[in-house]
Amino acid sequence: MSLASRRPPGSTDVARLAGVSQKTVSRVMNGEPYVSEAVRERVLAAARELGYRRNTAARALNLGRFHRIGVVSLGSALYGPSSTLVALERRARETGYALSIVHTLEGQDGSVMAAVDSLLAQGVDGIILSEPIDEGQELRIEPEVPVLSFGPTPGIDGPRVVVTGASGVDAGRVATEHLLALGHATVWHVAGPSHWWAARDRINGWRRALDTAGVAQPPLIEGDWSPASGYTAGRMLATNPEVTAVFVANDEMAIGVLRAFAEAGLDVPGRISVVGMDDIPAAAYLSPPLTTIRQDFEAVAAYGLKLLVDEIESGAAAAPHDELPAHLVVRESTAPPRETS
Amino acid sequence: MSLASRRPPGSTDVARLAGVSQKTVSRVMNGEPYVSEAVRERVLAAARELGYRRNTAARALNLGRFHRIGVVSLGSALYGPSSTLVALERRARETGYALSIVHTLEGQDGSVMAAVDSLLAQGVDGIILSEPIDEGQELRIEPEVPVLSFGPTPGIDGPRVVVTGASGVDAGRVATEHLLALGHATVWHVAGPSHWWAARDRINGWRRALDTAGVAQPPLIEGDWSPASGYTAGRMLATNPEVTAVFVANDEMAIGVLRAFAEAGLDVPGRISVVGMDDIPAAAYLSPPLTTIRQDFEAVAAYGLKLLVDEIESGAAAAPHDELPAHLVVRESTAPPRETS
DNA sequence: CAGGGGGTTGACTACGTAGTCAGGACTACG
DNA sequence: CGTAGTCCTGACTACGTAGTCAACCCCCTG
Repeated sequence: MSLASRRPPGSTDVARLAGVSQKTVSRVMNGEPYVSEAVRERVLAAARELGYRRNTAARALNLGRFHRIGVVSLGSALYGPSSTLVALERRARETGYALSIVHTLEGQDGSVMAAVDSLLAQGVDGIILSEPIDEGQELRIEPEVPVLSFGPTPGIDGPRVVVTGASGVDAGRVATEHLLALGHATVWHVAGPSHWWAARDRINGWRRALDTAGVAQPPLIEGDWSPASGYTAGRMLATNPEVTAVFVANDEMAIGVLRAFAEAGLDVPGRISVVGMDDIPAAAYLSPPLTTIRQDFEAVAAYGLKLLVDEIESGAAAAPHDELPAHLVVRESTAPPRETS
Repeated sequence: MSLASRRPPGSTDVARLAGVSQKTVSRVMNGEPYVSEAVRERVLAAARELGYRRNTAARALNLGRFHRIGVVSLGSALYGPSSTLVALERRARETGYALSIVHTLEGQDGSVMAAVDSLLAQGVDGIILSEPIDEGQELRIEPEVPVLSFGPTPGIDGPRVVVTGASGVDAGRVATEHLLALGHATVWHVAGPSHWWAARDRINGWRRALDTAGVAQPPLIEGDWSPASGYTAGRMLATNPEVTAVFVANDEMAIGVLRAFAEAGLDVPGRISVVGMDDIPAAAYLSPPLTTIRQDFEAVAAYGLKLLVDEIESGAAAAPHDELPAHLVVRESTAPPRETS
């Protein structure tokens, strides 16, 4: 009974069993009107008996739509990208779309392009660049489907591009303002890789807040999102007695920074204040618990996905992007500067 | 020129332009033999000119294969699951398969079942349960495709199930033995949720090592993989002066445990040794840097994916599973117990 | 009773690809 | 020169679904 039929049942099989036409089965499965209740139930019973499922391939072929969205995500397991992916998938499923995922090989030129191409080859109705980076000339796509990018992402400004700049500027500003408000003379910044738009956004927010306060801009320190790079940055900062406040572009790097400060014997927040970003689950359990910026991944995903799906389904130009708010979570890693004696 | 053709070009269009039959285009695109070099190049040129891509839907319909694997992953952004996903995707793409992802809603009964169903509805040739959990009676699937589960996962023992128990037993054993070898009287364990097979594996490894050493088994403490649950467990352990060594089932919980010990004024490793698991990037930058167990996600993914693809493509029963080795990374969170005075 | 209109159903077909099979060109060999 | 064997090519068709269009039933209205 197990290895009976090679092929899975089709609507024709269901139709035969229910004594109706294949088209009627199609109507029932799609919830179309103009099917009598009796027939509907007979068809559903037959479908259940045979274990029938609509064949997506045939459906896609006929409709010219895959009901599938491709996501280009990052080839490493950072908290932000992972959370975004989870949120995107939840929303996509609710909206009736399946999610295909491909990862970029960080640092490998043209890997975003390769990833997009892989998605187009699979067949998707839209593409999301979850962690857009600027690969420069490498990225020049003429996508035949709408593309949603969480960042400006030049090079894809084809006819049907959706862009939203949701993650970063506001966060950088809020973090910096928090530290300035505590009385720090200025705020240093350990940034993400500069070809990442998320990193650039945060840098911009940081700069904007410093400018607004009329405060000097310390040199930028660039990491690669990893705790190791945060540690390196922290070692450097630890040698400079003028540093009293640091905004780190993600919590993972902040862990490295905290470690470097601990090794250098610099008390946080007594001697230096640190603000992270992302509010990873571990942030509250670091030593000291980390003040950080929390992003609402669910909201960003929901907003972005809605734009993309609208564009897919209506072909309408997407609405302009909102700046989604960042939320400051104050813990114990920030404090006013020590009195200058 | 941008909004010209509604439909993307098909092999027929390429054929017309190249002056050959549609079938010949198909042959060229599939790299079949028996096509003259001249024709091949003419076809490829035409395809390039039109921006032709094979239509996956039509292909899948014809072949009865989707060339797609579905992955059921965890609805939260933990390091282990994320790393597994990345590794799986890389291997899948190399093997010519696309990856669909769905997330479970942790703690919601039947969500694995729902996830699997969602994948079957999308159309996949195989399914991977990346983080198998035991939902008890909830999970009873008669999958029409091979299923690969990184754990025993009863309830799907349909005809074509592939199982590998790659992650955990060995790790639990190695961690425990390391602590015993340092001279600790026994080792406590902060486990993952007991319905997770990964958690059970680690528990088994821990128990086995204790039994082998002929050492008493302390009561099991169960967390939920989160730093918060680790913190709770740590607070409890901190009250017991007999505790000198703890094996924590993942690094995230270990962060919470370390925090609890720090708050309680218990020196690690002076007073208590802690071993984590996963070797998250932050592990080396905690205070103190965490001794942990590293799993080779790439190897596990490659091995599992190979089994699954073999099964998909040949229908052959899969080979028995290996126990993939766990690698101990010794840092500063473990030391011999303090001399009992 | 004729005509009309809505509810319900089915026959036919397109969608783009690759498998099957037949046939033409050309070479090698007896 | 005939025949067999390669190499190359194309016509035809199936795959499972849903759109189009026509037809039928039944009840209501004039």
